[in-house]
Amino acid sequence: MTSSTTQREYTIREAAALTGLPASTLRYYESIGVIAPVSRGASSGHRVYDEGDLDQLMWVACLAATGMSVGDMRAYVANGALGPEAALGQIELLSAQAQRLAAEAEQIVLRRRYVQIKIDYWRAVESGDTARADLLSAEARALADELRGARKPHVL
Amino acid sequence: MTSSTTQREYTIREAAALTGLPASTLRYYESIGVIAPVSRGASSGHRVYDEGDLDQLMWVACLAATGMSVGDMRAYVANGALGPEAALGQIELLSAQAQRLAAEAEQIVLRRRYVQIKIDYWRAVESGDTARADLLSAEARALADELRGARKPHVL
DNA sequence: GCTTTGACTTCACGCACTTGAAGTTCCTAG
DNA sequence: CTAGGAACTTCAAGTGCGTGAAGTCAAAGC
Repeated sequence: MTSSTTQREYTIREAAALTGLPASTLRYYESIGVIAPVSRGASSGHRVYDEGDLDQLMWVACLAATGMSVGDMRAYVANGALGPEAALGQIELLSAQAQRLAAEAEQIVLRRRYVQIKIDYWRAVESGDTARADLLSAEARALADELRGARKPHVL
Repeated sequence: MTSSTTQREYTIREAAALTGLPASTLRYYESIGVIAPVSRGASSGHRVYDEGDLDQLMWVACLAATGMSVGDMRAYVANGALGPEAALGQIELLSAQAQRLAAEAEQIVLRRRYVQIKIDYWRAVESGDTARADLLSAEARALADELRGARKPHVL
């Protein structure tokens, strides 16, 4: 992902703005080895991020956002640091992440259906339609089972 | 969500199985007031969950799974405990949750596109198609911006 | 009557950050 | 040239959300 055009450099504040992660988290990720050590300004000792660093951070942010542990992220990024000859490994890693995302997407579909049913239920209650309410109640229960069935590790 | 048929009761283990949450978490949620105090067996002091409790837990699990803080969950459930006359409030709460879920779904769509582009990128690298690789690299960068733009609070 | 099983409580720890303190360093402006 | 302030540094401690282990108690089976 590194084309050698316009190799701009960024301060930690800029990197934070660009990745959407707080600066503290950038430092934290570096400190625990989730990202490679960032080079420093010769005189200041301040971190200097290049495009490659930003790219790596963007990727890490994507992994983190799906609930991956920092330990796992470390492993992922370590592999990624091997360079272009690691293309196959990268593809594998990415495919796994794609699957994770697909599972999460499925979960969200179910949860959306669940709250929609709940909304319908309360509307039925409000309008005194107890028959419909009972029906929706049962439906919610059924969906709850499905929800439970397709759980992910993640935040829970 | 409480029809007065078959008012079964459940042990904490059963409740855990039914909601998909570990028993320890059930106790924890109760201890911090996310769910109302569960009634206890007269002799044993063991928690006895009824359908209403399970229902509440299912709902809490759904909220928790989308990254809601326990503090907010507490507020939500407190409102829910008011009974059927709170239908309107419940609908509002649920609508807010629906929106949260919609936002999350959108995020996931973007992230899936992102990893797909990354996969394509590495495939291009593998096959030596640097032109396509550069193109995909740029595409990933653009998508990264979009991802950043549509951030949610959540786990991050 | 003893032992196993399950639940009880409390406390301590773990993860992923986040925040605060105390100390440089860069920049801008008088 | 020097002063002030914003932004950076490190390190330590704190926070939010659970999770796990230790020790106790009560009902049920052999």
